[in-house]
Amino acid sequence: MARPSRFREPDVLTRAMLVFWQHGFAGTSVRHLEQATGLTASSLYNRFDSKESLFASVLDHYIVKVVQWRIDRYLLADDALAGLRRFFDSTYDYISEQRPPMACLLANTALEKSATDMAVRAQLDRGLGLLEDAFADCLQRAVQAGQLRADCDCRRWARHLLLCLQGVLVDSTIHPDHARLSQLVDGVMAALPVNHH
Amino acid sequence: MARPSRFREPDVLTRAMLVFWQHGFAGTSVRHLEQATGLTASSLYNRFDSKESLFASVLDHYIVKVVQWRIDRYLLADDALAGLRRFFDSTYDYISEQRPPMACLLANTALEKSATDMAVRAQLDRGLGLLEDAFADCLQRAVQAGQLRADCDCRRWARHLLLCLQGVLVDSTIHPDHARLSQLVDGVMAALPVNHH
DNA sequence: CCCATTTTGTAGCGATCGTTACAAAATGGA
DNA sequence: TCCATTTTGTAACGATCGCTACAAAATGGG
Repeated sequence: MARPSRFREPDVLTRAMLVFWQHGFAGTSVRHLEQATGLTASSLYNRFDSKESLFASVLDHYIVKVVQWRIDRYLLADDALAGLRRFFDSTYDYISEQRPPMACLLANTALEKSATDMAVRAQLDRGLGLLEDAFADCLQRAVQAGQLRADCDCRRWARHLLLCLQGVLVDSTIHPDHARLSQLVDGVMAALPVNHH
Repeated sequence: MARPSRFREPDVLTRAMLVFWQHGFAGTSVRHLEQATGLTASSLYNRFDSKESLFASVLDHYIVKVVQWRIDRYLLADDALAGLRRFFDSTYDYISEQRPPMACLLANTALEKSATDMAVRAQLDRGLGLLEDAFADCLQRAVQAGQLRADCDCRRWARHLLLCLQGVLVDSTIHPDHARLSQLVDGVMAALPVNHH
């Protein structure tokens, strides 16, 4: 066998993730990644091949540890509409409680890299696809529970919610104002085709 | 008097704007700005003090030449709702006809820099404030024309439209698909409180 | 106990980063 | 025409960029 590694890969990815999340791909240096992970450049390049491919691994890590985690935490609640509302509320809380506030690695990367990097775009498409599907499932459960009208087009509304979520991510970095964001989420939720018996 | 400058400042700002727009602040080098503007670093640093302050000038330039131009072009049309619709449609067209597609310098900068740079955030706030006000005025004219219900809260709906616009900007970089975006804009427009006589 | 294998730390590679010093070039006023 | 003033082109500054060569360190199998 070989010399054992001093670090567990998920921990390295989590720490690198926070750096890329805060500073972006171009704004993150390998020196900065060394400091954040505690690994030397040698070890980083030994396990990952380049800054680019480390970033790709970090994107996958983010999709599992943040996106999927938040889906499981909020969008699978018994009360589907209440879970959806809490998902949006927690998005702002999640952003604003960080110093400095950090929006979403997928949205950041979309505007920084997805126009030119097709591999990155495919990863973002996959991550946001998970969200769109989770929104659609959540809305479908709300329909079955009688919260939404039976003729609700869940797929289209899921895409609309994804659109609004991405809007919230941009807006919350410019206007870190809970009251404003809460009012915006009110508007998003009120637009859904709720069932008036 | 002194030696005359070989270039007009608005032209320099427009060319620098396109570079920052496409590659972001961190992803743009001064060498790249030299090539795009035709000026040497000496001349750039003579007229602007630093890359940072050139970027600030570029942001102001963008607000006038792109944001305000698009407001005047679409949101002041006689048919307010039709103008609003065309504003959203043209947003996608505007993005997708560029190679590579470029979303919006304000949104890009919001996710790259506004969390940590308060001066930049203030500029973004100003630019998006222009848009929010223009949306509100447009909606108000739609109310007066009987297109929207008289009890429409134009300020809140303006903020909602701004939210959706920012969502469109992110989504269009990941899904450069006209049909998908058009359907999303359908949903945004349909949510408005239209007047059913 | 030595070997094959992998990770680690050190040190530094060539390239590029943002920025600047300096002098020649180009103007209008005196 | 000479001067004061500003822009221009050339050249390069120290710092940092992504990345790597190399050998010492640390393991399990033989």
